Amino acid sequence: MPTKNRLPPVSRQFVSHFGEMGSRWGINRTVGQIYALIFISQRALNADDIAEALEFSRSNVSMGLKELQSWRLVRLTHRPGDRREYFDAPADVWDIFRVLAEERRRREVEPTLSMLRMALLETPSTDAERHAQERMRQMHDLIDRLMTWFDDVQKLAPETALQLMGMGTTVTRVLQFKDRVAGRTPAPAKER
Amino acid sequence: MPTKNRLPPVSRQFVSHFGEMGSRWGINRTVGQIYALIFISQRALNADDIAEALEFSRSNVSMGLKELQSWRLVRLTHRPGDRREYFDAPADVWDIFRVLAEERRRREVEPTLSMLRMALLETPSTDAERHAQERMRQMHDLIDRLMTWFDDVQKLAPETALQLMGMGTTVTRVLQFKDRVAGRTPAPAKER
DNA sequence: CATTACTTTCAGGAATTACTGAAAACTCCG
DNA sequence: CGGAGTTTTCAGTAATTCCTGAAAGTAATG
Repeated sequence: MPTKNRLPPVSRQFVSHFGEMGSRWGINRTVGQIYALIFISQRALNADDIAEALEFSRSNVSMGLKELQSWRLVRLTHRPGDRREYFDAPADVWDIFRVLAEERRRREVEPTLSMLRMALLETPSTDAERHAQERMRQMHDLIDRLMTWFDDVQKLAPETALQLMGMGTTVTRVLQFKDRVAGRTPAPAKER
Repeated sequence: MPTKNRLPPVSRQFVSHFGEMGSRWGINRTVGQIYALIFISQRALNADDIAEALEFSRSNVSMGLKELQSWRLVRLTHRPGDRREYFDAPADVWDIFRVLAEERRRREVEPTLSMLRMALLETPSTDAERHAQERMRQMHDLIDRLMTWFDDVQKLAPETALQLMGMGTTVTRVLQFKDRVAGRTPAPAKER
């Protein structure tokens, strides 16, 4: 349990920054703060710890935790002899990143792709419609390509997923080599 | 005579979807719709075109366009003999993606990184603070690494930036080769 | 099966954010 | 300069979202 009420200044700053950032993403400010607090916390926290540290109402914390659980960003644990629920964040930041990416994809990317696919099935009747569809096709292809590529990268080293980037500039060097070999013109024709 | 409902159903759907999506990102609904409309439009639009098509007030459109300009997502053009301002979106969807990434980075990633760096300079006085800092360091490194890597990828083929992904699975194949060569353990020594 | 310890729900007030019309401010031209 | 055409600002209101306390729900325990 963290100290009564007073979070150290650095932590306070961190929590508050993620509150702000949260609101720039669709996530609300208190949810951002709750996650930040759990993230930097040494031990799993229960709802009262959080409510006290951040000075939110208990029910607000409850709603925030529910939201975080729905994003799979928080793990629920129990302690022997304690009926309260404790929450913590994955120890590995890459896991957090991966889960966030997956969840965002499920909630935002997939619906967008299917809306676009739907739209592309319609037969355009005017020139403007034809053009609109062409733009939608471009957007669909961009998103689809990004996603396929992202999947591929993730599959590369399944156990730790994107940790392959930990190679630092190695990937880049490999790619530069590939680039050079390919004669500086890697971009393909528009074929799909 | 109800409003001139000039937008075809498919376009209407697209615009409306991006309105919804916009609000999931920090962007407000009308701004999302305005951009969607400009994006699928064959010709550059002026503020009145937009206000009429989406049935927003003229001033709302003005504010939306201002926001979109601040994100560098629309281009302002003029027509000979017409004093009004016309707006359009880049023809290449990759450009849109690139600009969006850059702008997001400038507004969100950089401030976060500098907040984290600031926090890491403080000397921890308790164990909890030490742990919090360690977590912040992990987050800092993750973000930093993602950004460096993203930069590298972009630099690879500067003219069309990320179009290198158009190679399709080529990158992946190259990486799989690299991976195999490296003996299936590309991850760096992670102290901690 | 009553009590206790905890969590969740929810109606409504508080706070924030979005949107509008009217007015001001440009800007181009005669 | 004056004024027509256009964009921007802004104060106020509308709409939405957030947050809370009270109440209801749930589950372990004696």
